[in-house]
Amino acid sequence: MSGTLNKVMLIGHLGDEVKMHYFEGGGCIGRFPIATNETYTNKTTGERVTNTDWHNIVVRNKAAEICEKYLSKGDKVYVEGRLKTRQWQGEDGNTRYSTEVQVQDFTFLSTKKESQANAAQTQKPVQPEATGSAGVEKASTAEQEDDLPF
Amino acid sequence: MSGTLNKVMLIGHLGDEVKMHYFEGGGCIGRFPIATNETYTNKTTGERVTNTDWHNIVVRNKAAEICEKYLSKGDKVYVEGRLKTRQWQGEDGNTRYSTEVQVQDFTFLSTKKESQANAAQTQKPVQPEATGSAGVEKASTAEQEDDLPF
Amino acid sequence: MSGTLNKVMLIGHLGDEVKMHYFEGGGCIGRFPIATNETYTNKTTGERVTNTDWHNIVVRNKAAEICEKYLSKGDKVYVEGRLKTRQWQGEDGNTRYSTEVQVQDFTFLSTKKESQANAAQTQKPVQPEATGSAGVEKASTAEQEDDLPF
Amino acid sequence: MSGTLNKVMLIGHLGDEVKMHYFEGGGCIGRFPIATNETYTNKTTGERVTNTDWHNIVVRNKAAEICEKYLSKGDKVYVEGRLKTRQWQGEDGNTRYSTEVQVQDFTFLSTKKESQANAAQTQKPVQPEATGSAGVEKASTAEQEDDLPF
DNA sequence: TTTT
DNA sequence: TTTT
Repeated sequence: MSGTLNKVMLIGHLGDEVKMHYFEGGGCIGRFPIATNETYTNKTTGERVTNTDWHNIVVRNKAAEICEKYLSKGDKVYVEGRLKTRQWQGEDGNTRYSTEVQVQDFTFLSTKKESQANAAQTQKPVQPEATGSAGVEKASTAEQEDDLPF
Repeated sequence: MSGTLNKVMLIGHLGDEVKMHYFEGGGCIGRFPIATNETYTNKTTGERVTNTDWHNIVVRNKAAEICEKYLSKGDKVYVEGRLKTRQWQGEDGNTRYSTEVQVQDFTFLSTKKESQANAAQTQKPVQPEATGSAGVEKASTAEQEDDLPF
Repeated sequence: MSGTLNKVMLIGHLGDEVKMHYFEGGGCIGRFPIATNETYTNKTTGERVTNTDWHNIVVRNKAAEICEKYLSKGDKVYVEGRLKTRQWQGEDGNTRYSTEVQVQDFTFLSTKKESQANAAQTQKPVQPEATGSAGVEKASTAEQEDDLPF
Repeated sequence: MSGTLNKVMLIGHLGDEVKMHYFEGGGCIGRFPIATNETYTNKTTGERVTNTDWHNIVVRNKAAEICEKYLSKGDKVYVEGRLKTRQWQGEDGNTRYSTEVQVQDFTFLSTKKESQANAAQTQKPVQPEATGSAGVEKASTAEQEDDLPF
């Protein structure tokens, strides 16, 4: 089987603390939500719109314990893993689905404390403008790829 | 907002045909399910286990039309996009969730016809052993996947 | 230290056979080149241009042996790994650099034999038009994200 | 052509300022180096080893100008793009190669100023231990990385 | 040096 | 509901 790929990569902020569950055999899992944002300009109204997407993150065993120890609500983290949709029978007899990201790798990027320390010291809001740039690039790259001499 | 990343990358087979929906404004979307497989060895029983994960793929506009034209049930495709969980009110008043992959990029990898042509001509089953190889590198993770009750 | 990410993901064709090197301690590595293509339309001339990029792939130990056994020149493969630039002293005293992709995961996608079997049977050239689509999508997605009712 | 994928994703720190080059036609590119780290435990000696990998990043046009405006030496950034190896004739007549990451997307993660503000306020060194965690999941690979002579 |  |  296989010849397939199932990969998710997220950078986002924790929407809540890591919730741990311990199993009898000694294993454990940690769960926490991560928020990612997408921002775009509504073409009709010209206004800037931001959507937040929430992702259910699941970590196991040692990795879970490390996450619980070092991650808190508001922290920014990189998470890499596999998409998995669990299903179960609802009380009304219908099938319910819940999609999770089962973590295979992660890296802590910055704590909420850091961000606040910075916000208190900095005057310019770097992020808002900065990340709008990515979309800009996507368009311009394709168009000009052939006429730049390097 | 932002400073975030929301990326999904899948290689898998279509479980069904591309279903198109056309909107009044001229836009359209196509939807299709993709299956990815993970294989591991149950540490206790020693048996080889395969799980299939299903993903809801959503493509828009021109890309949707190209997918409809060239992709069929059984074909293998690479898909890259964004994770998005829609929610709505169920008839019982509870919130329901559905997670989709909104496609930003894709590449056709092979048609079912190709695979069958090959299967008819080849004697050795290349994939089964071959893709076990990837697991070699990530053995530790895979081995523990079966004894956690969730 | 860390809090960093170094990831490369390639789908391409082998430009040559896997070359193995065995070490005294029992370890081994395999090396092979992979070609990826990018296609775009020259805005000024309107002509379709294709560039090929070559990547030096390095695999270790068991994974290397599996690659040697199952991969041949012309086969298509998915490769995931880490970017690494080695440097050494050239004969003229200058520093030379060589960048490699050190494989962490991979999946065989199709053999050259398959492609040929297919080419012999099929009449329509699926890929050329199909993959041009990806770029199309990148533009259209951003522009219309707000006015589609779903 | 195509049916291929060429993708690089990096999170790292700028090793220098963004260097801009302007072209006659009005286009421009920015270049800067990014450092990523990998850490593993030498299995024989038991000591913790850290390697730094340097990557040549290339950004174009508007994106380049935004990078120049907001990124400084030491800042942490996420960069996504394409691997490209340029080649040229060396003075000795030999072919030289230089591999770059041509940016398609990016996100600013944190400024050096932030990190320092945080370092001044925090007592516990979160990152060093925290990112060791990721290795937990991929231990088998990392452990063997040091005893292969290449 | 690959592939379509 | 796919594929090997």
